[in-house]
Amino acid sequence: MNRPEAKPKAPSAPPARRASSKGVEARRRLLEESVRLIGEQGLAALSFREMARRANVSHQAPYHHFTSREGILAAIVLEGFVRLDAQLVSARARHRAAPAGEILRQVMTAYMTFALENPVHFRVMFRPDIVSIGDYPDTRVHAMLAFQRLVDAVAECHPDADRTDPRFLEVVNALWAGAHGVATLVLDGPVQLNSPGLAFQSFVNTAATLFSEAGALTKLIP
Amino acid sequence: MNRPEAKPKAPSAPPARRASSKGVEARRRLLEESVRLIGEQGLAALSFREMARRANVSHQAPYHHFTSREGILAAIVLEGFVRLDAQLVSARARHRAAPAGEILRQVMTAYMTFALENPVHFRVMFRPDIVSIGDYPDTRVHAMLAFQRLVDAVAECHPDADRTDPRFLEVVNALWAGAHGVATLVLDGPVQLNSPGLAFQSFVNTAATLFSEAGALTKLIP
DNA sequence: ACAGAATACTAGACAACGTCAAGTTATGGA
DNA sequence: TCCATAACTTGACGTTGTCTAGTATTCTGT
Repeated sequence: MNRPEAKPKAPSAPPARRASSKGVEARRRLLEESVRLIGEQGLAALSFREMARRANVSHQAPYHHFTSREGILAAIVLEGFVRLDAQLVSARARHRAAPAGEILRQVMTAYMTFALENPVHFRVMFRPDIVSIGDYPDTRVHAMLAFQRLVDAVAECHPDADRTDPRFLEVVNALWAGAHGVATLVLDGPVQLNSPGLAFQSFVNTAATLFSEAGALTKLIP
Repeated sequence: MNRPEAKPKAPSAPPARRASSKGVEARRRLLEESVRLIGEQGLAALSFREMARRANVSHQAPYHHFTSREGILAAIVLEGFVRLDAQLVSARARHRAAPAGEILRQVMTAYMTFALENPVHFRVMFRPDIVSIGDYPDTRVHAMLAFQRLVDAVAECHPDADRTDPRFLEVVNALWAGAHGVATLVLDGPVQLNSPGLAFQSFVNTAATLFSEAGALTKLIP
C-alpha cells in the first residue's frame, strides 16, 4: 500500500493562519468517527477512505487534517495521555486526606479504570509499531507527566526514599507494570478464556490492593 | 484490501493426504521468514507478497500453506504458546527442590524472559484484533496449559487454598498481569523514555521479587 | 513401475487501500 | 472588497489481500 517507512517528522508545523472554525469542527468529527470505527471493527479497519465515507467527504479530506494515517493515530494517542493524566490527578485529589498507601491504591485503580473506559485510546497508546511516541514532542510530554503522577504516589509511601536511586525507579516501574498488565490482559488477553467467571471490577480491586501493598511495604527501597 | 470480517473458521480441516516433505519445508521457511520480517520492520510490514518475494515463490504460494493473512499470524501464535509453556515447565523443573516462593519467582521470571527473547511471538500472541485465539482450538489448549503452570506455582505457595475460590483466581490473574505488564512495557511501553538508565535484567528481577512475594504473602487468599 | 489423486505452485484479475499531484471552493483578516 | 490560505475535490499510481482458474510436482496404492 505504499506506506513509506520514513517518518513524517511529526505534524508540528503550525499553520501560518489559524484553522477555520469549520476546519476544527471537521477535524474533531473525523477524530471521533475514527475512534468509533476502531472501537467497532478493530484497529485494522481504520481506513482513511472509510472515515471519509462516514463523514460524507472525499477520500482526501481527512488527509488535509492529518498528515498521514499515522497522524490520526498520533492524535488519538495524544488525547489518550491527556485524559489519563487528568484522571490520575483527579484520583489523587479526591483522596488527598487519605493515608499514603491508600493514595497509591487509588492512583493504580485510576490507571486501570482509564484503560477499561477508553479501550481504543489505551490500545493505540502502547503500540510503538503504529505510532512511536518519541516522534511527537507534546505527546511525549504528557506521557511523562502521567508517569510522574505514579512516581509521586510511590514517593508519598516512602518519604525517605531517594528518588534517584535505581531501585526506586524499578519499584515504580514494577507497579506501573502491574496496573498496565491488568489493563492489557483484561482488554486483550484471554482472561475470560482462562477464568470464565472472573468479575472485572473485583479483579481490579484485588490487583490494586495486592500491588499497592507490595509497593508500600517493599523492602527493596532503602 | 478486501479483508472480509468473516472469520475463516480456523484451518483445522486436516488434509486427506499428509503434506509432502517439500511442502512442510516451504511452510517452515515461510514462517521463519515472516517472523524475521516482523522483527525487522514491524507487524504492519508483514505482507503475503513480500514473504513470497523473499522466498522466491509466486505471490500465491504462501496462500496455499496458510489460509489467509490471519492464518500465518495464528501459526506464529501457536508456536509462541508452545514455546512459552515449555519454558514455564522447564523453569519449574529446574527449581523443583526450591521453596515454594522461589518457584513462583522463577516461573514469573521465565514468563518475562520468554517475552524478551521472543518479542515477535509475544506481541502477536496478545493481539485479538489480529488473530483471536478462540478461533483456533489447539492454540487455545496451549494457552490454557501455560496459564495452568502459573496456577500450579501459586497453589504451591498456598497449599490450603481453594483453587475454585474466586479470590484465588483473582490473585493468580493479578500475578500473571504483573509479569505480563513488565513484558509489555519493556517491549512496547515508553519505559526507556521515562526511565532512561533502567537496566532490564535488574528490573525483571525486582519485579519478579516484588510480585512473587506479594503473591506468597497475600492475605487475600483464605 | 505407473496411473491417479491430492498437493504444491503459477498466472491473471479485482476491489480496496495509502499517498502524490493538481485543481477548485470557501473562509477570514487586511 | 480583496486575496492569501485553509478546506476540499477529482484523478491517478503502485501495492496489497483474496478469488478463480490453470499447471506442475509429489505421494501412494496396486
